[in-house]
Formats: sequence, C-alpha cells, structure tokens
Amino acid sequence: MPPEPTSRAVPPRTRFAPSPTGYLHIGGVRTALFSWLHARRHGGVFVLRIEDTDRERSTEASVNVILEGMRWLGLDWDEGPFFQTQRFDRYGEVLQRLLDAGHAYRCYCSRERLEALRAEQMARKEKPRYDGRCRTRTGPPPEGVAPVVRFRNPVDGTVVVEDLIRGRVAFQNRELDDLILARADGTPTYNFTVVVDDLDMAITHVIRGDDHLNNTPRQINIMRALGAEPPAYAHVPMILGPDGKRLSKRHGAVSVLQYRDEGYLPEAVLNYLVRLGWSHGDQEVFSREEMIELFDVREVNKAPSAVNPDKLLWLNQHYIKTLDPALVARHLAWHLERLGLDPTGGPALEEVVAAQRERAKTLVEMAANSAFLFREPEGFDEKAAAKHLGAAQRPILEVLRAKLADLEPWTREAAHAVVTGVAEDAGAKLGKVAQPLRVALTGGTVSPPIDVTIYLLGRARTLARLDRALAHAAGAGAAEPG
RNA sequence: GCUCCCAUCGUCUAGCGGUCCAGGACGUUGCCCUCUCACGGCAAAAACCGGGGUUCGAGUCCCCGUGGGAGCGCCA
Repeated sequence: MPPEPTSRAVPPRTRFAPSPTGYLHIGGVRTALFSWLHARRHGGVFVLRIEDTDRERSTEASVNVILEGMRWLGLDWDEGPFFQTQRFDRYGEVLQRLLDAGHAYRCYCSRERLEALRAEQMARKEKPRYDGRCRTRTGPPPEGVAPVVRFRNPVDGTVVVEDLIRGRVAFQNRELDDLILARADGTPTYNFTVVVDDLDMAITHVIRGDDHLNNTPRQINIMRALGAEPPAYAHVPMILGPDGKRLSKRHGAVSVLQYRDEGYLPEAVLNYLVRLGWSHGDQEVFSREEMIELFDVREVNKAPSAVNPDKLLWLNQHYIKTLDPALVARHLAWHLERLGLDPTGGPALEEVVAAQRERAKTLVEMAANSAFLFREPEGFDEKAAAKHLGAAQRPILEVLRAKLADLEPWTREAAHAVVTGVAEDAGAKLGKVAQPLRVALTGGTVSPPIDVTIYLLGRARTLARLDRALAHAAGAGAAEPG
C-alpha cells in the first residue's frame, strides 16, 4: 500500500481527461479546476489528455473548445494535450502483454448472443454481465469471427478504493465481469486506455467525476494485473442543474465559452466553481492564489450540488467591481467589439469601467450600457423624451449648453459644479436638471452619475447631443443621428 | 432489477458529541441612502428527510426506512 496519498514527499501528477464529444461544460470545468488546484497546491504537474478513442463522436471542433475554454480560464497544463488516438501502438503493446500473461483472453461470442444473455439476465432481475463463456474456451478459434479481447477479472475477493473524498469503498469481484479491452476491430476501449495512460503518465491522483466510481475497481484490477499499484482516487460529485436535476442542454449545461460570451469573467467562473462542493469556513471570495493555497480535495463534499446562476452573477459583479479596471477594460474591449463598436472611439476604457462597474452584472451589460459613449444613440427613448425633453426643460438645457460650451477644465468636478449651479439658480432639485440632461446626452434614462457622464462623453459630443436635444424639445422634427 | 454513492435554509455551504433555541453567502422581503440605474448599509423570513439505537448528551456516531444519483455497452 502506498503511504499517505497526499503526502508532499512526491509532487503529485494530476490530469484532466475529457472526451471531445461535445462542449466542455461547467461540470467538466470544475473537475478540471479541482485537478489543476491539487497539482498547483502541491507543486505538482497537471496533464491534459484528450480521450478521443470514440472516433465516431469525437470532433476537432470539440477539442478546440476544450483548449480554448481551458486557456480562457487560465487552467494551464504542464504536459499534453495527449491524444489517445495517437497512442494505439502503445495500447496494442500492453494488450499483448496481458494476453501473454493470461490476464486477458479472446472472446468470440457474437453480439447476438451477448444481447440475448443480457435480456435473459434482466428478465431474471439479475445484473447484466458477461457470463465468461470464452474464459475457458479451448481448441481452435471459430472461423471467420473477429474476436474482442476481454480482461480476466478476478472471480473472488474484494477491491477496495481508498477514495480521498468518499473514503473506503469496497467492491466484490464477483459483481464485476470480464470487460472488453479491445474491440473486434482492434481498437482499445475506455477502461483500458485510461489504465494504460494513467500508468504511463505516472498519474498519482485521479480526480474525476463520480460517474466513474463504479469503473474504478475494474481499472484497479487491470493495473494490478499489469503489476502496478493504482494511484489515489478522488471522485467528485456531479453537478446538477438549477432545478436539481441532471445537467442537460435545456438548463445550464452550456459550454464554458458561453459564459465568456455572456460577459462573465474567468475569475468569477472559477470562484463560483471552487465553492461548488468545497468551502473554507465562511469565505466566499477566493482569488486564484487563495484557491491554490487553500484548496484540499479531501474537503470536497460528497453530495452533488446544484448550480445557482444568481450567485455566479453576484460573483461576476463582485469581480467587475473589485478587479483592476485595466484588466476589466481588456474584457470590455472584447465585448464592445462584439457589439460592432470601436473601443478606441470613445473615452479611455479604464475610466469607463470605473464609471460603470457598479451598474453591470456582466460585461455584456456594461458594453451595452456604455455604447452611448462610442456611437451616437438612435434618437431618444420615447417615454424619456416625452417626460424630460419638453418645452419646460428647454431653458435649463440651454443654460447647460452655454455653460458647458466653455467649461474649463473639462473634469468631473467642474461638470458637477455646472449642474448643481444650474439647479440652484433655477431653484430646482438636482434631479430636475440631471435627468433631462441625461436623456439629452445618452438618449435614455440610465447612465453613470451625470457629472461622470458629461466628463466621459467629452465636450464635442456633449454639445452636439445637447443641440440635438434642444431641437427635439423645440419640436423641430426627428433628430438626425450623428 | 442488481451493485455502488449521497442526504443541514429555495440554492451553495459552516458544523468534525456539549460553545447550535444551528452560523455565513446568493436569492427573497422590508427600511435607509440617492440626479437615473445601480452600489452600499441595516433588518427579517427561511434548514438539521423519517424512525430506531449508542451516549449523561447527536445535526454530528451506528442501523433501518424513504428520497435522490451513478454504473451495469465492441460509449467515454
């Protein structure tokens, strides 16, 4: 038996081994995160392996999504990506070893027989499994039948999985059947490639979804037949949709990249995921460094957890508000471009972030709220204009225009003084001045504080828009954009 | 059906036999702040699945039940 599995004597080697058959969803990302954290925490190595032996369903597009998603989140790998389809020679080699040692045998049973067998067993309310007919087969092989290769699983005894999360889980060998290692066409199957790879890549900690817990005793048996000791295992519970049901496309099993597209920050996604099934006292916010310092797989919960989109949103806003504006600005630029806007065609992005950070839960929202700084609004919001850009507001807007025309310096403070001064002179509350001005400048009723809005917009745009608003207020017909 | 896993507020969780009439966070509700939208502040409602044990004492340990989940492919 190996010593304490998380001993720091040997740097751990962990891996993330997705199969490129769909998109990389949030559950997979969390597994990757936990694996990555374990490696980083203990100064180990994180390996990326693409399990693409299912050539029917594996796609290059899916591989790209995995790589892009990992990069976006900053889950960097130290080795790989390794592709299983490029290791077929190696699997063949190991398979031969197993065959030679008598740990594997060729099975000539037809699919029809297997299906019938399964049906019978189900009818008898038994667990469907291979009956081992070819296990002891002697004599010449049947003609014209391409055999599969099966593992000769021990018939009795117990396999114990010492799981870092579940604790000790025991399986009876008699519950296991002789699984197929290689198909009739010679290609290796999942449970076999995983064993070979985890061994070859010297993986010390297999951190994966708990849908694999039942596969583990089989894999351990194969490893032992190969004369190897199994690594430590940590089976993390599945992630459920917001409705508490299994994640599916209908509710939240979206690609990680969709979170990027919807305006989430990688910091928020990572923070959200690390708190899903793991905690450190009452702490909710974890920087990347803190996660690495504090995360311990052994503390991961055993129960599955449901995703909570609202909390992700909250974290996203938290990071939008607290991260370095320069960093957020880079993300904002990306989203502005997606909107068809030129990020350089307006005020400095860092200042935009500083002004908008408290009123946007996502970067998509921030980009949309900030669009007025980068292009001329499409006219005025009808209701807003009706209320704030009437004849009654004209005098105030005219005064504002006059004062802003030669305001020096063009700062937030100076703009503030103008607006409050106009309000005082008119004996009106600030809102009576600020709101019409806001509609005039932005076309709508929502924007950063009015002085900040003026400052960011700049003199030229401010005056042009005031002129347009004045024209509108005068009933001079529809304003021409730009 | 069989095997394995799981079970604290709506959700994520703290709790590792007494300090728990169960704490934090998201969300919800109310109040405050306020030039819009927000941010923020304060407050409130909200949970130990059920039943047996063990123990002086159980959310915490054991058993059973119930309810979820996973696996049982020439898928991964």
